[in-house]
Amino acid sequence: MTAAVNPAERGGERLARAAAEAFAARGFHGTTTRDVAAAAGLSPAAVYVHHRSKEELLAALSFEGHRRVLALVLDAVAAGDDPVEQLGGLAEAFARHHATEHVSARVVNYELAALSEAHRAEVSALRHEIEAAVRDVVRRGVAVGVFSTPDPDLTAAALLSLGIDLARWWRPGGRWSPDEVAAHYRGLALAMLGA
Amino acid sequence: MTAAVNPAERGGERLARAAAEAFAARGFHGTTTRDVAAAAGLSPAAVYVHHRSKEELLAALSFEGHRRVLALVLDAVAAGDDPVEQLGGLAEAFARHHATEHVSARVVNYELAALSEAHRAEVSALRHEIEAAVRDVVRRGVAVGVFSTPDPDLTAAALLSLGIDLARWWRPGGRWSPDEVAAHYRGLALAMLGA
DNA sequence: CGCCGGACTAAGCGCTTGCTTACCATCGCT
DNA sequence: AGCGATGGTAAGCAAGCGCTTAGTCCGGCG
Repeated sequence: MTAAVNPAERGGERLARAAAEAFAARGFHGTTTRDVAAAAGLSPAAVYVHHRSKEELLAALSFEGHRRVLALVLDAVAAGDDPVEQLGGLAEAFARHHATEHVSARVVNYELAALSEAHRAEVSALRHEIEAAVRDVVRRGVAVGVFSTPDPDLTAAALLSLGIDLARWWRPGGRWSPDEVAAHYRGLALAMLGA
Repeated sequence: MTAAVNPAERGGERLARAAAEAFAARGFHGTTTRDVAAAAGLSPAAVYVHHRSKEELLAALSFEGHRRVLALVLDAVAAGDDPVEQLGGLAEAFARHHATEHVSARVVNYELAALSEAHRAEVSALRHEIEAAVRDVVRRGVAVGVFSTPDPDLTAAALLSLGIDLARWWRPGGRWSPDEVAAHYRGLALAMLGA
């Protein structure tokens, strides 16, 4: 899959942003190519100047969104050397991301079924990397004795749930800012691990 | 995708089950009325013998699913008199439900945007009751001193996230049975509240 | 200047969609 | 026997869908 990092793509960028917002709000199948084009201020045919199909547009958004999450998770792990520090930072960054980037996060987490088999496989590999990174921090903390949980892998899954589900319910202008959510979720994550 | 029709069920019931499964798997807009009818072993027109529109079929499923969740939450609160007991039971029942009923739960939680304004309002009232019940148990536990959390309402939201997100990722035949998830999530919920 | 290539559009093709219409079969009831 | 209610079907309409075609516009360059 080519990265498609095209420099002078103003129309293309507007299309991508419009598509992400529409897919997040109404879902891939609830969005027409005419919706996307209109929201980007372009004609319906303009979608096909920049993307081979509606599904490839979704795949590009999903791929990019997943890569950003993976990078953020790996960064959090690399930023510390003890599991408490690593997992605290991870939970915080993960939560903040799913709040601030809730539009992208909704496409990433709730439109997987609309991807072609090939694209879904590609994206699944990234998801497994993300899940493995979280699982590894939890397992390492348990092994070292700073975490305590009867089932490390299930707790790791629950930690991911906590962050991901923010994309479903969190809204800007609501009761909690991204920073407030992030700080609180760090505490929750460590409490879940008995740290 | 051929129909595995249970002839003991009447047409209307087969339609409802087929619709729930299709909406859960591919989303409301990704499902055609012909898909639903075929999965129920009926002709396309049969959908309109039992429902006025595709959206009303979704609304019926959503309404019924929400009522079942609300009943389960209220039951858990009524089953105990101290907040630790109540919230433990609630977390356990909530998790078990979102695993065993993950098909219905996915329609309930991820297809709200496809509802008409009127139906969404009706369903929102039920959702607020569910959220309020959880919030109240957490608040009461904090007031009594058996729970400890810097932001009870945000923790209540996180508790809901934990259960709801199960509908997204949990699959039968996976690593964890509904009972295993339920037992573990009781422990996680109480840990999040410092109980 | 001429002309090439990329961004973009007007028009529309062929198919699929939600839903309707007109009709039929079965059953309990008077 | 006759009848209405119930639950179903075959056929198809109008609208909307993803995507294509044929072309315009325009900046950069030899």
